[in-house]
Amino acid sequence: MWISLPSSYKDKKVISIGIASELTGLSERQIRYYEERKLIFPERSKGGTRKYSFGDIERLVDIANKMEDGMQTFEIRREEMKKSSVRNKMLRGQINAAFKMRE
Amino acid sequence: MWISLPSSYKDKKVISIGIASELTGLSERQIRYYEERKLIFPERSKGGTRKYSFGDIERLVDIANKMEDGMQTFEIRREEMKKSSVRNKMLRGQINAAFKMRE
DNA sequence: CGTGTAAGGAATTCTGACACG
DNA sequence: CGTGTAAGGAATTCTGACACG
Repeated sequence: MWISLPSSYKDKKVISIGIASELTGLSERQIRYYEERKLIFPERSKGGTRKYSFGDIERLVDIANKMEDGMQTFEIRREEMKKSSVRNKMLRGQINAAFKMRE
Repeated sequence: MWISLPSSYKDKKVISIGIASELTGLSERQIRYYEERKLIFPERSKGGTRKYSFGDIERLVDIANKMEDGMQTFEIRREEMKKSSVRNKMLRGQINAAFKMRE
């Protein structure tokens, strides 16, 4: 199975926290807290304001659902780390495969 | 030929003017002026701040190119109106076709 | 633990105007 | 015509803290 790296609009960090709040239904307080708990990683402007991508918005909605299900932040983080771990392994596999093809 | 109505990320108005300025390389002054000249149509937050979509960003870049080519704002607007006129005709055509199919 | 809130300050954006050309 | 800028004000966002539970 092949894994691709996403790009373009979905991953451009251009959304302020106020808009993110409207889009997700979460309070700004909640969104900042999830960042504190390492569940979300916005970029910052020079002035320090947070900037989110549509991908981040999707992740926030996902987080909101899991919180509703009674999951705690550390559990959600653990789950995400597992996923990215698997993803990294697959990417390494692809890179190795690419190198082999060059031989 | 079939025309489709776009949707999702590309058309959600979520980008503030500061980010729009960074993304396009245009000054905020320029972006506001093009709105005054009816070339771009951002939404507004309750408080009155402008919100642009990625589609708007593309349009701004397009406008910037045409301005560089020496085109004037009213010419660009005229050009856009022609395009949307053609598009509307085609959409009406589709709607008519759909109605005929139901008969 | 997760979230609300008041507090004070800083960054961002807004409008109308004057300037230049 | 198209754009820069200084001006004053309003909207937005930031952080650290206290509160509740």
